[in-house]
Amino acid sequence: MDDVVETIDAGSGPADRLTNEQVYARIFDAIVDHKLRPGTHLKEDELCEIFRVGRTRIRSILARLSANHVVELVENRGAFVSRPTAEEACEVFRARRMIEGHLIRRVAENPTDTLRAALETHLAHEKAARDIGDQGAVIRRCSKFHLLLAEQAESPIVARFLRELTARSSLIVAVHEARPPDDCELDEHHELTELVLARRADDAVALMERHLRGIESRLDLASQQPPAHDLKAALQVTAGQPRD
Amino acid sequence: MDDVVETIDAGSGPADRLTNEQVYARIFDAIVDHKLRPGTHLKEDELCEIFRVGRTRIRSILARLSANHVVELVENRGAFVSRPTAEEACEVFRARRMIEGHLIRRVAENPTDTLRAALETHLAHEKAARDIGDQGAVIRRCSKFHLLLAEQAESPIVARFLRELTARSSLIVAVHEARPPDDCELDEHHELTELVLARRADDAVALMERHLRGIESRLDLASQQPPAHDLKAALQVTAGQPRD
DNA sequence: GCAAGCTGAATCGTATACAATATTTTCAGA
DNA sequence: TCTGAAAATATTGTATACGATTCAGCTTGC
Repeated sequence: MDDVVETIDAGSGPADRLTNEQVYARIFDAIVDHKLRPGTHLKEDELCEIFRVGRTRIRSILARLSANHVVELVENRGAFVSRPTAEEACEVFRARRMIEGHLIRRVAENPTDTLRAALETHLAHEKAARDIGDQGAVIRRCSKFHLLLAEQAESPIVARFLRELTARSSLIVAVHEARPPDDCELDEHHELTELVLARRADDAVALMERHLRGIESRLDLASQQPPAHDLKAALQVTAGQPRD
Repeated sequence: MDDVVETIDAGSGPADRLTNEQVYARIFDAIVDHKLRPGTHLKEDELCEIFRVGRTRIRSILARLSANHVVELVENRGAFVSRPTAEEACEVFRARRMIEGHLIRRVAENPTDTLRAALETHLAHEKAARDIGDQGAVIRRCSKFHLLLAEQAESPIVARFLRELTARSSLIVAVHEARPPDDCELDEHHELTELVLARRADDAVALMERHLRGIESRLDLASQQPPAHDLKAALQVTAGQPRD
């Protein structure tokens, strides 16, 4: 087996230890950005070397990732990036339609100025990522649009549920995506924004439903794609767009 | 400080070790049943003695409980049974109204025979617990009614979200309840069942909304009640109704 | 009498060592 | 060459030890 541990670098400075939160975020992002493919075995020792932390802390972080369903813990085997099944995929999108339908109605019925500002800033970021061609950033930003609505609805609990669902959606896309999104779909975040700001709640709800079904319809729930194995490369800091 | 560890017994046999799952369930139930009051400090060493397990395992279990928001982890201080604030209480019930409204509509639009059987069995259990006067069992069963709908809707993910929300609701009631439920409210699970089985979806949704608002209206979100300290007593196996 | 600081006990955070389990390799026999 | 068992290796599960932090009670100075 070739050495998987070499691109780590653990941040920037040599001696500055990362917090658990930072390590968690690094792994989480790598998974959501498709740098760590579903099914990848996250070996504890390897992660220890990469982040220069003890196994105790890594285990606690992996447990948290597992609680959020982005990794699966298998007894005596270890942690693996989750490989959502077709049934899970349906469930995730069904839950999203319910939650996001409610959320977008809430914000559309009473759009605030901060909402407008947040959405416009976000759309600019989304466009920037797409122009640059940073695929990881694009994926992250698109999820972020949906999370933004949850945050603006001032529902932290629901926002947390949705954060899990969007992360799982990203895994679902990684495993089952059959074809890339077309230009029409890419524009739907703009349309949603306009409907929300125009207080056209019913239309916004309907478009959100179509938007989510559109993503789902691009999946081929029969096929799956194989995992990759290079932890170190996946967990490097991306030089592209900054995280939000 | 008096000795808090003595009623443990750790199950039945002396030498049979409990699984993590069992320990988790024991603590979770004790919290939801109001045997461990909100704010109670769950000291690791104490739990170790009670369940005869190492601190490593206890810490992992406490982390899971924290992920489900029934305990709060405070750095260098330890784990405490969550003490929901008034804002959290509002959020929890708002989320419940959304989720449970959808769920009850789903089951009411297509009630199955297994649903009918499950609901009727459940109502009998609920009544039995109330007749016996086992307060812990009553609380657990009432939550279970709501979870039943989620399970019957075949939405495991949403069911898990709701499991967290009902557990938190139990804590909210423990902290903020101003007066006990009246007979009318106690009967609403029956009425909900009838509406669902009669396929009167709109009425069922409306009653569910009223039911949840009724629970919320019995709260006094200003006052709070002090925690208790007797871990060992709280974590004993209840001799009453069996768990489901 | 009371606030500030100090000291010791209690408690938590992490690393490390060892045991248990899983995986891979080796090698004999057909 | 293939198959199966057994040894060797790799990986995870848990306990324990030690350092760091917090808390309670006490002392000291005002």
